[in-house]
Amino acid sequence: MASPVTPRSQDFPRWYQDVITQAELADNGPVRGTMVIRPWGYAIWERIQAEIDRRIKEAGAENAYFPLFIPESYLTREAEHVEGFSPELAVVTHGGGRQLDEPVVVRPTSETVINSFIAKWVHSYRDLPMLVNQWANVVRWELRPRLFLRTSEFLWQEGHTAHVSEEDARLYALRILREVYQSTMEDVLSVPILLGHKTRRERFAGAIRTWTCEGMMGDGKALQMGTSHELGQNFARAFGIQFTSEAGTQEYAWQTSWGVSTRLVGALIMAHGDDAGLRLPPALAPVEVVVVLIRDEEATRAAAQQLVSELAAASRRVRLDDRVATSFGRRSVEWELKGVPVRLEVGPRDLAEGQVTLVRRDIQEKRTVALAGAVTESVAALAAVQSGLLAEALQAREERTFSASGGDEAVEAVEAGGFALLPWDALGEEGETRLAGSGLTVRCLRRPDGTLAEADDESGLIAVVAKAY
RNA sequence: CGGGGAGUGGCGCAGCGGUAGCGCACCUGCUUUGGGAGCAGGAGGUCGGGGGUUCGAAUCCCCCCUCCCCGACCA
Repeated sequence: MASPVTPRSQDFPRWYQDVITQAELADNGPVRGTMVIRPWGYAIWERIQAEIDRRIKEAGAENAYFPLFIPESYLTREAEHVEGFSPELAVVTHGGGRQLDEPVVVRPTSETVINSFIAKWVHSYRDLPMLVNQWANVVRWELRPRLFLRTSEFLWQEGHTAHVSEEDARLYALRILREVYQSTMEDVLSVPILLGHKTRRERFAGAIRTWTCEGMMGDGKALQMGTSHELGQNFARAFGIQFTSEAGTQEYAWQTSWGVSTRLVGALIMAHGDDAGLRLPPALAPVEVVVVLIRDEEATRAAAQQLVSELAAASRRVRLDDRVATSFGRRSVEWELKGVPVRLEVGPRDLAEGQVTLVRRDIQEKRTVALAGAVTESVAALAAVQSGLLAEALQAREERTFSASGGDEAVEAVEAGGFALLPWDALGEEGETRLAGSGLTVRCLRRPDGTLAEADDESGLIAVVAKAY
């Protein structure tokens, strides 16, 4: 039987599509660029969401909900913001069977509406910081959609905050970057990321600075997995977010906004997937352990059910696969495609020896373990998969990261996929433009030691250059 | 939005003027079950949509739509 997915090394985009189909993650929607997220894919998203949401709340922000429709006039209030988003707006011109007096825009992001309300709610420095987050769908009309990576409609979280000082705003943007985003991506998704700030060219429309989390995918391309922006006072001025300071003066607030989307599911697929399909870190797996009943006999069924209840009692997400009408081989392949981290196979042959077979999805290691110790072994294997995936991704990134002295060298180094590190001082914005001609972008700027720069014009910064999704 | 390719049962494809077929999946039965099971039977298609040419169109012509690949914009 041929493999259900195209080998990853043969055709990465095709492989990506195959995994999404075979693992039943998503389908294309009926309108170009739209996506149907299937139950298995949505369950993964729900787990990502839960992890992000918990951290956002720990960082002090509260959830709220703002409308999908935005008056077109709001968008135009901040010059760079409109300019940045105009090409991808979906605009509603008719409603209730009549042409609307003012067209409404389907939100591409909610800075404008949310800030118009923050302006209403903030009066005094005592009202600050104001920390608001919303979980929502947004629409950015896409000409070249890819499931999870670029769709015209996607799901995300967008945080919007207002602070008394530039420093407070900056610290909060960085706190979200590290304590919410980096933490979730590395500890939960098991995807190592590079933190840095974007160049002017790659900055969010309307921001004074954009911080980013950049991950490397299995083909060596970069994926922007999350961003946190310092908005300065741009939106505060546009929407009149003013407050009375401690000294009694009227001041404009300093703001941030930050978001991650269903793109993270795409990151997960591309960072960890292999020729057998998806590989899920246990923290996100809708099913952590699947107990496969090989043959339905009294003893095997009793043992399998016992394992299921013990794993459930140990708070593991577990499922019994007793579809014995379907061949064992098929069922194994299905769970591998779906990325379930640990599989316990219960059959009469092992059971006669008081054993079951434990399979780790990440390294496809198969070994027999004592029935009595199977739960403990499974829990240990889950921990090993969680950290193993991160270590593997980190090693892959290191193997594909090269130092370069100039643009040409970078192009050469990154041709087959990977990150090139080169001095930003030497490259500069003209160099960045030239790289764009070769399909390369500066993913982020960072200090040689990997820490985050204080200022854009700090000397000695390193540009991370790569092809990107 | 430019350049290239393709739309035929759920999926992958063949057929390229004479009235639609194959593989996989699906349904039923029996035999199977330790890595995508076997046999037998069965169901499923206004051939992307519209218009034209023709005695006759999946097949030829025109228009539209969608999808995939490559380039400019993006979470």
